[in-house]
Amino acid sequence: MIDKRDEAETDDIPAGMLALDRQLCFAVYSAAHALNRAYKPLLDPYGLTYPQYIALMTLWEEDGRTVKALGARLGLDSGTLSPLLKRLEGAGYIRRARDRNDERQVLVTLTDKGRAMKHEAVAIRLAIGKATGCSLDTLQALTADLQTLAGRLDTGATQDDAA
Amino acid sequence: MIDKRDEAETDDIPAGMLALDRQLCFAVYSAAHALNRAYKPLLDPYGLTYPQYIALMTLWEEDGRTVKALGARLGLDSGTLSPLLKRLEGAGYIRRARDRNDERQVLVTLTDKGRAMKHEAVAIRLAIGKATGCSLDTLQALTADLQTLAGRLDTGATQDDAA
DNA sequence: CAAAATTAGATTGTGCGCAATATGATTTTG
DNA sequence: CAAAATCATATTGCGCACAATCTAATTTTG
Repeated sequence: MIDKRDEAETDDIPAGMLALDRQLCFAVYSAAHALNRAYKPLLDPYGLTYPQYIALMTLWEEDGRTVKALGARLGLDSGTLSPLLKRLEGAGYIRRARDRNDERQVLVTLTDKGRAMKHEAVAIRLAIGKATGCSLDTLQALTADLQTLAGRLDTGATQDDAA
Repeated sequence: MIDKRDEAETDDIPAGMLALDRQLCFAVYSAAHALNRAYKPLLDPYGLTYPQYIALMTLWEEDGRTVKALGARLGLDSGTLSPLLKRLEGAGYIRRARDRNDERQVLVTLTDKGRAMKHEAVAIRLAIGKATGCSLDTLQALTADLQTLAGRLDTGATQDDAA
């Protein structure tokens, strides 16, 4: 699927084949940082970081999840989530409590402040949408492509989608 | 550009409008993590991390850059690059030396080991390309869209590209 | 029911990412 | 040319991300 004409050249690899600009990894890497930077000034007034905001979004989607369920949705493990959730609790957006029926589990629930933040998110989404300078259709198409990519990478898929 | 019918509803925001799956931010966030995880087993044998590998790529593109030039290319500041470059130097991939003509600058140059790694990268690119299960055309189109997005976010552009 | 295996979270250590600050070198200005 | 401003990099502190490890609770097995 990838042209091997140049890539097999180990002594003199043409700049084009390894050029950073054509590399997906760098594009995703840069876009992730750019999004992070774009969100920062919008979230700072609320004392939220970008990952914390994303975690809140999963709770708006469905409240009362366990740490494990949140981690599965976000693709994060407890080493990342535990301290992040403690900070969200410290800031008053969520509460954490052991499940009475299974003390191994910790249930994460939104506070009033956490639910109220959902309404502020509307303005944030509009601001980001404007900053991208892209139409909603364009953004949704890009989002769909990225989801396909992430899904395949995480499941170790090897099938080709070439038209 | 973005449909406001539902978004203006602050008392009862439809799940669809804020749904995580439709959000670009989460898609980019997840794809970045997925790529990181996909590269990890390929880079571990070389003792390289994903950001270190990306930094090496910029040096294959053009060797002998200053820290500032690398930071501009990568979108990283010295707080991130300084320790990363020290680790790359410790691992033997690069050398760092003050510029004799302007002692404020540090020139970063590849070692033989750093240049040799460029050849190993060919196999890594092929493995990642296969893992995505996407054609080269698909990946290049996605890459181009992401570059447009990142560029607009970083320049604070507000123009609309809606067709 | 008791021992073993499994499960859910938390903790620790290393590295990335950024803001704020510090240090030292160069350039600009008076 | 000396003081001030600027510039390049390094350092510090905080938060995210993950692997490895630890603890405690539940479930499984004999």
